[in-house]
Amino acid sequence: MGRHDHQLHEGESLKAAARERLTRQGEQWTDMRAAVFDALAAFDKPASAYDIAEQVSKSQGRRVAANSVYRILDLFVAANLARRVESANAYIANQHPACLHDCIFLICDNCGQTVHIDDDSLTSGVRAAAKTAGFSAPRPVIEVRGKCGECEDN
Amino acid sequence: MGRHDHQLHEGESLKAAARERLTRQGEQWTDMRAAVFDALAAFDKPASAYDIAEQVSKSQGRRVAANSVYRILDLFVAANLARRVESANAYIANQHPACLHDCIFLICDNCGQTVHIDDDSLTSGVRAAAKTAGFSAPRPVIEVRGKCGECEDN
DNA sequence: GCGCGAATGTTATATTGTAACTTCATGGCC
DNA sequence: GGCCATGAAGTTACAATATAACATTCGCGC
Repeated sequence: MGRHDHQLHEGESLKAAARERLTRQGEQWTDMRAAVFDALAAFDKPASAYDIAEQVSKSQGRRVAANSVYRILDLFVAANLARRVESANAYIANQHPACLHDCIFLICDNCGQTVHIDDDSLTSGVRAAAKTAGFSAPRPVIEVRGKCGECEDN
Repeated sequence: MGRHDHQLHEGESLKAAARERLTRQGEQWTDMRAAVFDALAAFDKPASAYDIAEQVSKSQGRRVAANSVYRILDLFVAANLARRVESANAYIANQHPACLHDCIFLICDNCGQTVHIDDDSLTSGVRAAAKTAGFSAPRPVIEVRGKCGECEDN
């Protein structure tokens, strides 16, 4: 099948796993980073840096600039705590930060709901095609825009 | 293999094929659209709408707003004359506008060169995964960021 | 305390993308 | 020819996304 079914985290468990992962990389788990992670994880669909900045501003009771959020999101993406959804200019928390995967996102054009699939048989095929074409250090971006089951009847 | 080797167009041949395709869809091939297509096809890597607006402004000897370029690019994408490269916020001419394919782009993070692959065995796998998850009208976005052969030594 | 580096704050600006409305060109119809 | 309907393009304004440069703060080793 190419699917895997290891531990998926959520809520406090996810937060703990994220913290564990980040500190293991030698990075600090600051209040600000925790706040950005909380905000990101609270969204049920990909959120823009500005959406997150707004939520963090509320939770902190002060104005937090998108700028600072971008820095932290970049760090999260590099550390595998979050993913960037390229076709949506948005970010989504990674539910198993300790585990490296090329992943596939299915994004509903109607409601924005995003499903995350790990299917190594597909992603490895894409990687192989890139390698054949002489590309090194490939970073596959596989996203599918369409209509989710709940929206398809509209 | 999954590759196909039908006619690839370039230069005047590509322009003629694009014109043919667009008019067959019931759309007009205006001077402005021709100018945008020329500019797009002249780039050897994905170009932003603003890059194209700048080139068209030069070729027309007057200021052309990005706005108008966006409208035409949207039309081109809908008509299969061009593709949008999501991870680069940019557009690239489709070298076989008469032929429908889900395509795969390999984009060099270093030099921006972009290679276009049609591999139906890969794209159909991605489509199938989307369908399994209940997604309809899937539109796969498959792009690979990496380093091309010429840049990999840096 | 002092110096250092990482993290964050602050301000400014660049880039990408849309919206609303106007003007222009074309072609049918009387 | 005059008139209008339509689609294309022009114009202006603005929204959304992203980066750059520099200042400030904070914790830590000395």
